[in-house]
Amino acid sequence: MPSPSIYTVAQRAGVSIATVSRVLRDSGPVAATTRERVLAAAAELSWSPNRLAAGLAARVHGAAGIVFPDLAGPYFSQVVLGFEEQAVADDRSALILATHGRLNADEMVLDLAARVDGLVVMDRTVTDEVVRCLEGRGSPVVLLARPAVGATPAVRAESLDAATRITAHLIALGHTRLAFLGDPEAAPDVDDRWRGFLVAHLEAGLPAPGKPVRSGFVQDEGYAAGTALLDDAARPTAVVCANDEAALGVYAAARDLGLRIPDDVAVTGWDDIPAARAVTPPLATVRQPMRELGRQAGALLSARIAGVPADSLTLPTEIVLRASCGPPANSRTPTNRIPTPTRRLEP
Amino acid sequence: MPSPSIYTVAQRAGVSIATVSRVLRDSGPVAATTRERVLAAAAELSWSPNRLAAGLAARVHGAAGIVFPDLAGPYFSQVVLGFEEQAVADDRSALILATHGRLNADEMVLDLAARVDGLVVMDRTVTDEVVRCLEGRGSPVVLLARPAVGATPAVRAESLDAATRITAHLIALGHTRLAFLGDPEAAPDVDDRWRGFLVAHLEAGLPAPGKPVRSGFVQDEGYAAGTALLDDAARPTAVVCANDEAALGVYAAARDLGLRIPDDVAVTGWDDIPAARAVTPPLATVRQPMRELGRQAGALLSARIAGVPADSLTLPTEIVLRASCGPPANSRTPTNRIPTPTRRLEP
DNA sequence: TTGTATGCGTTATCAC
DNA sequence: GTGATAACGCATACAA
Repeated sequence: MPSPSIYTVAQRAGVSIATVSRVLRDSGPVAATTRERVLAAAAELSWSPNRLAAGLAARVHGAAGIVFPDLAGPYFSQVVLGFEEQAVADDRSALILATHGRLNADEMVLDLAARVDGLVVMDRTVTDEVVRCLEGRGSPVVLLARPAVGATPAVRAESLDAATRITAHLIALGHTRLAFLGDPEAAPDVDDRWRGFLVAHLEAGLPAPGKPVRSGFVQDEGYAAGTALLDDAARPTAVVCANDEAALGVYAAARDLGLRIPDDVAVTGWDDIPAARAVTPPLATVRQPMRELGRQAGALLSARIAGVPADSLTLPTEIVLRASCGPPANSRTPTNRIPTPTRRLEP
Repeated sequence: MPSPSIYTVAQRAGVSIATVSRVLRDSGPVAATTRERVLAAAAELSWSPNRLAAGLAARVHGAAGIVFPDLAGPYFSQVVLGFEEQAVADDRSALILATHGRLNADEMVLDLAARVDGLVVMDRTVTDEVVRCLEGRGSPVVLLARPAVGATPAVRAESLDAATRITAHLIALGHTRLAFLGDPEAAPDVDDRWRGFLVAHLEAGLPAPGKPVRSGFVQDEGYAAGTALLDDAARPTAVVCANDEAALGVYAAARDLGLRIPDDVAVTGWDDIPAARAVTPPLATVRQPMRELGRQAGALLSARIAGVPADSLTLPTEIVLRASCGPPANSRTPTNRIPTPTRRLEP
């Protein structure tokens, strides 16, 4: 029993396929009674138009894709969820592709591009060259958490300044031996955070800090890097982590080494994931609008698909001071409030 | 400049479109030299076959979809990532749809079904009726974290027995006033966990516990429910949470109430997310193979798409005892090891 | 080994 | 209002 087609429905309703198409897409005038007959026939056959055929004829996929590395965890899910949300709002399906650092990522992305009306590309999943290639083939692209490429716009969250400020805060608290935990080469955003870390040292007249302590984004890597970093008499008194999950790894490392946070070592993260508020002491961090990043990227993509040129966008971030960056503050009587309006303190 | 078609390439290579199709899909014999010419022409035009047209002709979408509620957090991302991984391995694109509890979820899922070769449906995103409807329309479905429906198979992680055992462990530790935090009506899995909680009480000869303390899956909800539950002189001495994130909310609630874990209240979670090991004390929980769930569901779906009938599948879970369920164990000298081989202790 | 011709299920442009 | 009919871009029996 082959699935019904527009012909089956037309025949059953006693009209032509053109009429069936009209009522379903309600393009063009149709008599009320005719409409009823068609709708009834379609319902009886439980028919819905074949998207492949419809797309082919209309030259539209009705779908958008997003490409990301391998990020599990809150950042990934929030960004993708935001993207999905926007796609659905724009009446498009959402396709996802995790490159995992697979060698044939370029190929996979190119393939994906052939089945969507446009796509969002995160981080360094593919080279600038591929981005240009995609645009050249007529696939609108929006970059996410990565610098713009030519006329291809980017959506990002501010990183450099926030990193400078949160580092400056630690320095103002008296820290002089600070470490940066994360891999600047892993993602453009991390590179910005690392640079902000450096800028704060410069502005404070402190000697340049050592190289970053390489770590990936997941907790286990943060644990390993944190252990290596802290299991040393000459350990830093403050650790600025590239993201919250790595910071939680440092929490575990500190605990296993018998070190207290923030007394023995201050720690800050990035993202403000829910767990940052659950741990003790609560984790100071920089909040970035993860879901909104995905949503905005999706919106920009929709604009580009519609032929509207779109400009790059940088969303604001927010420093969230909590007890982990010390000095130890009782949650009921916070002492580390900072007056700067863009900063914020939570209990 | 309209994008090139198979005709453009054929013309440029001096062959027919049939030959072009043959080399690209390498179906049928093609002379080596001819192949080269075609490949060259395709490259020069940077052409790739239109998926819509190809799919229409081949009656295949080359895509699979997954439908889930709204779950952010590790569980969601891992399951979806596992699904995506399997889809890619089977040479299919992955479409996602979050229903968010939107009222028109049925409609959205039906629409999604029209653009994939089959789909995975999680939890109670749609009714059994819709599942039957999908199958009726020829869309293979695989259920995830939800009971099978007729011939539609389900992939699940064992919940009932694990819940019974982890509750029994708490009871064996001397607890008699236990609470279950979570909403059994929110998801089939939670219902199983709640029932296991009850079974353990029965088996231990303890009086039936009170109603579950309703809470969603996110930390904030766990915090609210936990606060209401613990801010009471008659509070329970142990809380079995439906998932880790809610449990972390309980951690925060306990801290804000000045209660210590596990001394004042023991806490267990579910999933074994990374943060469970980062918090102090480490969170006892039940590990379920989240990524594998998505992967297996994807694999079963592929089988069904290929016409192979597939049976339901229940993946094993693993109890992970950590200090949060007490008695207080120093991480260096664990005292709560349990000899049962299926159980496991981590430092 | 290669080319021809038909079908895939819609959309959309015309006439009527 | 409605109905032919030509794209849409490709896959594939069938011929050659």
